[in-house]
Amino acid sequence: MHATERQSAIVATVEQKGLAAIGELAETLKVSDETIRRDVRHLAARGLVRKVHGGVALPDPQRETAFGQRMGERQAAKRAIAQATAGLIARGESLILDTGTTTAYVAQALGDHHDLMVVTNCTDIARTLAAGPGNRVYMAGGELRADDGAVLGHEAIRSIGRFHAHTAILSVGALDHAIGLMDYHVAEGEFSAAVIAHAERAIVVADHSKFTRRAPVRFAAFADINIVVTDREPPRSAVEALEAAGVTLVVAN
Amino acid sequence: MHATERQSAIVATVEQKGLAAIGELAETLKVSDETIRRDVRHLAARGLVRKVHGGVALPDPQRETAFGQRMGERQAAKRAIAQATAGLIARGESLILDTGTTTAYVAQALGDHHDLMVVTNCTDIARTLAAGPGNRVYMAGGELRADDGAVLGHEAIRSIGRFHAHTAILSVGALDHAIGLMDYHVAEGEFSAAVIAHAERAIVVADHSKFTRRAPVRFAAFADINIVVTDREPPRSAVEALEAAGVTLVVAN
DNA sequence: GATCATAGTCACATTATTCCACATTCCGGC
DNA sequence: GCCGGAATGTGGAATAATGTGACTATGATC
Repeated sequence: MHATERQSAIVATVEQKGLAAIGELAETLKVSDETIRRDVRHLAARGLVRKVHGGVALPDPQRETAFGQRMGERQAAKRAIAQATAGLIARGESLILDTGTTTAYVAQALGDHHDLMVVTNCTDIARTLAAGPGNRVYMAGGELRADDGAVLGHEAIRSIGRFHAHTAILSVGALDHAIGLMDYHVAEGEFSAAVIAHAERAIVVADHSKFTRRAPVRFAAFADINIVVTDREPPRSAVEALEAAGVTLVVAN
Repeated sequence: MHATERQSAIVATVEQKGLAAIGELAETLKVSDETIRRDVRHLAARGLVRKVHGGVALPDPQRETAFGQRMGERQAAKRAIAQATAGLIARGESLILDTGTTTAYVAQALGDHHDLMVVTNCTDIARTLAAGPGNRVYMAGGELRADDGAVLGHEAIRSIGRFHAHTAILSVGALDHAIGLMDYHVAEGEFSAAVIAHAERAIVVADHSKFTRRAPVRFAAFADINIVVTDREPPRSAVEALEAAGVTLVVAN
């Protein structure tokens, strides 16, 4: 039995039963759980099935994006970070929020705040915050990325150039004590850098996994930002580098 | 039974009975009360159910925005109009789509089209069309209106000024044989006028009720547009005025 | 407004599931 | 047969789900 056959079998099983457990599939197809998981990862990437904890389900009719999936990962950590970050924001403050799953949680956590002036490049964040009483939300213009509904590129950067906010809140792809702040795409990095440049203070929200990753695009140094909010004590090297750069570290319980 | 199945079961029970007690669900599904509560918390966060003391109820329909309500009105008519309008659009065409409930349906109906170049000021429409394969979507920048997620104002108009599309598709507040095209807000009208100015041809989508209404802001004459798509034969006076202005009238079955 | 029973939340321990890095095996091409 | 790359298995770490008990909040009743 080849990999492709097996994957077809998985899809067939899921289509027939609606939901199949990893262990069940592994037993039926006589391979390890991990192999099934790998198959499922491939199939999910193509939108043929949907991964759920403990098994595989039919894909969502309104195909879930990679962004939607990332929203579900490390939820507890992101929520804690978002709460702590919201606590740093005063009523009536002006904000720039960058795209990202963690910043999307921050937007939700800001639901209790009033009279905010918000600039963002993410349609979801914009919709979330526009609902708040007294809030004014500006959406950056430009080309929309399908995945996460984010506007990026030259036009978006020019859009935020017209603002100067109290606080910038941004997600990052990775943080490293020697390298600084990194993103996965050039356009993201450029936008992030612009966000930092147009605010009095920059808050970076990053769950602890970001401290042990690398991403290809470096867009800022630790010294360019003011606060990092994370969910767990970062590696010593990172803590020291942040301290040396004068960055306040907030660890949300 | 996995978490996802159980959550579906909870939703199904609530939908069937309208209200379900935590203890009941726990017993039926053979898990602890706390697990049910956690499931309910997740479901409530997604708006699928509503938490009440002692149980779970159907989600609150009141939280629906005015826009959401309007989306539900005259659905059949809007869908028919949207289908007919989508039929007028060729693959690879460039479009400008204005905010509106009917245009939101048009965006959905355009789901089968590929390689479109779309400019819009509505976050929902942008998200819908960005998912289409090969589509490029530009979002107009500017201040966001909470109600319908639309960007309006000077900045939005300037944003679309950079484009010249094949086709503009717009909703209107009202149409009258003597007055022309009307909207309810000045900002909407200004934007609509700009949309018409930046496309080769303008398609107005309007269900039949728009022909018997008035709205305070006149933003264009019949002669400025090219096609009107509606769901029922309009009043004779309107038909004659449209014909006189050289506008093609399309009545969707 | 005080009291009480019930419902809900939180923190912790436990278990199940998933992810990741590495070792091993399989398979096609030479 | 040998090699290289892909696929698979393995074990440990990380993450997620669940149950339990202590504690807090809610709402009915008096």
